[in-house]
Amino acid sequence: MTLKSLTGASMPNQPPKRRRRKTERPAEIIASALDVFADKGFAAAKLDDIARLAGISKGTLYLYFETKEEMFRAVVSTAFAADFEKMEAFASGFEGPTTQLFPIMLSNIAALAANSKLPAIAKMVIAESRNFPDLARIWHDDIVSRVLDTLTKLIARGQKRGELVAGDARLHAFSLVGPMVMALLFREVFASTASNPPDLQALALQHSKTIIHGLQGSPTTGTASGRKKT
Amino acid sequence: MTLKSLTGASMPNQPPKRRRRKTERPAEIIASALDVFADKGFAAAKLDDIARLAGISKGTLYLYFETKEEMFRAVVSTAFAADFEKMEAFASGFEGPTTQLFPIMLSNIAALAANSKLPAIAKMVIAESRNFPDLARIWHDDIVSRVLDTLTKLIARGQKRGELVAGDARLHAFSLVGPMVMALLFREVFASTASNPPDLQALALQHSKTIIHGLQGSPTTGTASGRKKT
Amino acid sequence: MTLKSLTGASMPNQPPKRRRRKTERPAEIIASALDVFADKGFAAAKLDDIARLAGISKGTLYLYFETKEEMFRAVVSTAFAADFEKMEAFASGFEGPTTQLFPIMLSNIAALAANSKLPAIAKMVIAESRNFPDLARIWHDDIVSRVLDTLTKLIARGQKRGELVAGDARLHAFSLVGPMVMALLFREVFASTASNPPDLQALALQHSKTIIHGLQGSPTTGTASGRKKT
Amino acid sequence: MTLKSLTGASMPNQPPKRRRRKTERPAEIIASALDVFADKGFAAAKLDDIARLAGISKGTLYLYFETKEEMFRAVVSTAFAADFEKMEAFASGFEGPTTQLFPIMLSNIAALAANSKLPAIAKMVIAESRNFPDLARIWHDDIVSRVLDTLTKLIARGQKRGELVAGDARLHAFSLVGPMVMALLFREVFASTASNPPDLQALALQHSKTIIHGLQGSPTTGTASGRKKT
DNA sequence: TATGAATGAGAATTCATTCAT
DNA sequence: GATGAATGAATTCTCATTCAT
Repeated sequence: MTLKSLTGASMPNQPPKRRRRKTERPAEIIASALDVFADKGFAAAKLDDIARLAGISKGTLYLYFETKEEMFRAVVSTAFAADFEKMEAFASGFEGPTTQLFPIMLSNIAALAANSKLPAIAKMVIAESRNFPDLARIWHDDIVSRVLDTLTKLIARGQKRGELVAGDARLHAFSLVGPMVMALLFREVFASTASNPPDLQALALQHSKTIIHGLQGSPTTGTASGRKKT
Repeated sequence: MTLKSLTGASMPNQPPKRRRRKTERPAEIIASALDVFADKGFAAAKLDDIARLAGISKGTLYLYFETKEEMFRAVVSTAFAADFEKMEAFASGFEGPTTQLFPIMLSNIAALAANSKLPAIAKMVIAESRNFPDLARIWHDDIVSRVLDTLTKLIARGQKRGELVAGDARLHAFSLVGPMVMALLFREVFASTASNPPDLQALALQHSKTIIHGLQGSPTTGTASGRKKT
Repeated sequence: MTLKSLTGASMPNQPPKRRRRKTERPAEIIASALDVFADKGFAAAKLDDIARLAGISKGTLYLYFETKEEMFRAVVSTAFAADFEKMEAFASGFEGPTTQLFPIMLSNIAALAANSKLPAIAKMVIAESRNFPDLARIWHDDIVSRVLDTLTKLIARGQKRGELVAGDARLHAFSLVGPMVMALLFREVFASTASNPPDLQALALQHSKTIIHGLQGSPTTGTASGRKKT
Repeated sequence: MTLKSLTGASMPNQPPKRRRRKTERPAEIIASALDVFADKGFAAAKLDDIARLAGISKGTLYLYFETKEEMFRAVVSTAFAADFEKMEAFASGFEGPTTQLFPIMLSNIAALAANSKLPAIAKMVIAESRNFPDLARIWHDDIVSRVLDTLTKLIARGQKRGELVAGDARLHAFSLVGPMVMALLFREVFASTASNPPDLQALALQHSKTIIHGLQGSPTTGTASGRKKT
């Protein structure tokens, strides 16, 4: 009521109080919830805040979600699956030299992280993995595992082709994306603390070069497989 | 207070039963708190549980800590500063070829992560960085920044010596530890989800090799500095 | 809404589906409400359930009733007044020996209880008498008092005629219907608990015999009035 | 806070705010809860009211009872089992003529009903039997069934001895207590409505006489068994 | 010091009621 | 008339914190 008078007083043409938006509402709620959850974490997020941000009443939330947990699930599982599916499809279809994909993939991830709430959601999944095991599974299966598997296959293919050195392909995948993941979390966590957050695109470029070099082995020998790995 | 006088004054020779070591209490509480916080996160952790785990009553907690937040602060800031200080000292004193340090540092971190609650605390800091900015700062200054700075200096020294390729030394540091950080979080978050968690020591070894190779530049030219980096 | 226009506009000759008879609605609602109230009690009854059972929307309820309380009132006060009025009229017009009426009355009540929601409503009135004093009054005046008064007059007439022993006629009326009331509530309350609910018709018959005997006094003396009652 | 000042202002020596009464508290809470539940019914009873009546805070309730339901259970199952057990024991041990027991039993019930919350609890059990099936069972097994069984055995014994007429002994038991039950509920439900509530002791006496007479059969034949019952 | 009973502010959830369509 | 999305007051339950013992 105070809210109404406040917004009402300053902008007479405000949208009507009771709009019917059955179709749009869930997405709007999820968007607001994402903001609040990302900012406060699951437990510290108040439904009051989510509702206010969505411009609706607290009760309305319950027309669309059974519980706060369901909202959290919706937020986490809704997001990004599509983006990473695209990335996977692109990588799978790529036929050129394996190492060409490295900077592309890293740059994509960097771009996605910069332009979305990806790091915020990652943070939440990390935080609540114990309390929401099913979300950990979803995030693992839909996002993390998908990226790791894609890269692992890519690297294995490169090894077969003789483009890349031997070694555990999955660990190589960690070598490839790990710095990106760390940087992305660093920026998220220490945003207000660190004076010098790493530049994601610069990291994508430089690390690609480094890792390509590291994984190609000695050019003098002509083949990556010419080296002996444990 | 009555208790103290009783046990102290009137029954001098009995073994101290109630009066546990005042000095050890805080550490015991912190240890219990660490377990509970690590398991549930800050908000979901109940002081009841912490007290029970510490074998004391809830009220007693407040003899040693002002608030739940203080306990959380103590938990986070107490831990690991010493370990990483040691690591830093060791690295600073090291005079041999830079790359020799890489596997040692990574192995150390891997060992520390495996034998301590390091990943659990990292998880908590990630989760609560927004709600506890000062903890983010502490963790940043005492742990993350310290490691990154140490590595950055190390790499810069290697670059000066011509052992390592050019490039932003700090980003190189991300290249070096990022995979370790990612793996460590992966294991923590997907412990019960993933069937194939990465082996930390194996990763330390393999990634060291890769990154050493990647940072040493082209062997054909004979020197790392022979390459031009942006 | 789309449905309405579709069925209304494009298919003119179909039988009216949506547009139910305005006149019958209240009765339909009351019937549904009775079911739900009887099952859950006033507070635990949800308007959602009543609406669903009535095949209408929640909002439509409010076209016919101001509040949930009004619906409850309608349910309770609508029911059974007619039945008991009939019973009263019948008893008042009966001119034969008083005791002949006893089994008839009890059987009627038993039949009514078995074939209607009478016990359920009684239960609700009992439950909500404090919260709905006016309903208690209505139920008292329309049902309970009416039955008791009828029986009391009947018994008093029998006493005057010398057919029945002396005594407080109203208490005799309790003696007459009490077992029926108790049995009816027993069945309602312990339906799912008791393995042996009393048979209402059997009780009507047996109790009639017993009470007739008890109220006729000693047959040897020839008259009931031959005995002295306090 | 207002409460404190109110009570504090008028009576300076009021009991200290935070008293420790671990042993007494449950009984105190149950007593208060009984009052509130009896007055409002389960759903309309507010924990606030119960707490206030018990002179404690809302939170304290939860130190002793898990949920509102548990409190309700405690209230219902705590009460009266002892009283009826005594009654049962007395009846079982009685060796004199069966009919002598009738007025005693009824008077006892009347006295119990008049001096306790028995009718109020009965009302609640009736009201919530659907929502709390286990309470219905407890009340049935501990109270209702116990009384009915006792009376049924008593009557059956009387029939064997030739003191009482034949017939279904259990239905006879309904004949015996039914009027008492009805009167007790009548008083409870129509307390503020009816101008002439039945006098319980008078009913106990008069109905005893009537039913003794009714169950002894025709004095002319000399024996109860001289009559034929269906 | 230590206890644990007591507190009470706070949050999620429910649901009768309203109202734009 | 009919709908059902939206509302928000009301209520249960939680738990960090306090304090008498």
